[in-house]
Amino acid sequence: MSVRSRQPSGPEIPASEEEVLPARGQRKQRTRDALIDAALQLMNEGRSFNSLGLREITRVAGVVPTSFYRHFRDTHELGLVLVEESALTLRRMLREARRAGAPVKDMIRRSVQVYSAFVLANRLHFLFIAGERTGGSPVIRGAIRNEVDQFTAELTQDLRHLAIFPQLTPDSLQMICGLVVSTMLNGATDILDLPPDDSAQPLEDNLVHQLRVIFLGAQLWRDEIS
Amino acid sequence: MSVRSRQPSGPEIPASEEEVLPARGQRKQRTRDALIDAALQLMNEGRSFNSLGLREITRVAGVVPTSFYRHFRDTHELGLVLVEESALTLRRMLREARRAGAPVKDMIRRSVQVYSAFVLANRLHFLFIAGERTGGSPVIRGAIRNEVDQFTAELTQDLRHLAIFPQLTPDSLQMICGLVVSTMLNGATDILDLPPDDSAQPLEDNLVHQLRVIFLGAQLWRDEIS
DNA sequence: TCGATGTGTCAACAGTTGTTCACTAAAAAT
DNA sequence: ATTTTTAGTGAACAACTGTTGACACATCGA
Repeated sequence: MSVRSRQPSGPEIPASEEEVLPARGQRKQRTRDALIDAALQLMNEGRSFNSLGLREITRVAGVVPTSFYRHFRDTHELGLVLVEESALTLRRMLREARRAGAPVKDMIRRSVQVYSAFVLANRLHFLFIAGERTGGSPVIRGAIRNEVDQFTAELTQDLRHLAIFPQLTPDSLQMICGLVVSTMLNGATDILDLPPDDSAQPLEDNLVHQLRVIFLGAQLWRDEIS
Repeated sequence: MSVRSRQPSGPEIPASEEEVLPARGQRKQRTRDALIDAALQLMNEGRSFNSLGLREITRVAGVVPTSFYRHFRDTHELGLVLVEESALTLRRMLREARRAGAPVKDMIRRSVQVYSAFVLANRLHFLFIAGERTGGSPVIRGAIRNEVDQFTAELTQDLRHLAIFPQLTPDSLQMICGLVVSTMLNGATDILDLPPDDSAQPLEDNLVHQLRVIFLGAQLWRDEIS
């Protein structure tokens, strides 16, 4: 279904493609990708990761069930790989946002637009994160929580360097970023649930307003005794 | 496991117990409750609703698999009943909050304390709502979204009558209540994930701070042209 | 060129799944 | 008192599940 350019786990990072891998490594990587894609695709059809079966995944991947074990110990391990990979997408988003710089004017609206587009462009990963962040297997949920927390910390650092809220202590800024992140992930769920030919505009507007409220409050925030 | 006082679906509401039901109706209600409890209990052990099997549920309920069909067409229908029942818990919470009145002094902190206690006291229902609100079956997710939206609307009405934010239009108030509700449901996930003998205090503090930020922002909010 | 490595295949296993049908026995209706 | 209704049982079904072991055969290092 989707042609994916996956970064190799090996030490040498190829410039553009994975051609540097030995022929057998390519083949292995390819079916490994097929398995991962199959899981994501099944989730895209409304299933939760927990309910996916090993055979089901291999069937969609076009591989025999036993092949699965050449790549993962069990579906659980696949899930953790999926967490890792989705986390990379999150970081990629942050990196691109950083590169785009911070237009203070109408910054929230622009960010939400970029975010919305990014969510739709990386539908499967956000579907996985937003869907398995609550419910599902506790250990996968925990892994996602770790990644999201790390993402929040990075976002906090960025905002800190931008010095938008100079009066906030690091802890307060982190707490506010946590609120921002959870609000945006919530928004992702809504965006992904939209019927395919619906406009995301109303949801974006709502998200913009909510973030504006948060940022308004952040500007007024003073750390109190309790 | 848990003795549940379920409200009968019949027209005549008994004062205290369900003794008014015919003997057979009582028995039926009892195993129906056992099935519902079994599903909740399984979820309490870290499973997502989607992954529960019919036989699994009946096994925990102590009933033969075929008995399931006397009460629900399939597990899906059980899920919808679970949504309904959990929604009742949400409304019950709102009702009790209304009854307690609104102490403007330290109102947020008190509300969060009551909320946290309520979440822990109704663990299974909140586990279901917070867990299946994202991911899982689309139709169940949709049903939950409806109930949460309705809950948000009721909360909006309450805040409106309290006139805490007199300058806000109904739409803006609703949008802010949506932010509040999603933040609190997020908090529920965190609280429910706590190891059983951990204090919820840090999470409560964080939730209090986040809500304070939101309310600070809400006080400053002015509806703009765009 | 030859042996080693390892990805993918095939066949088979024991166990579980959802669903059906006919049946029992107790409560309700007559 | 007799008939009807019905919640729960038990056996059986085809289909599916995760996992195993042995095998084919392309790629690799020598």
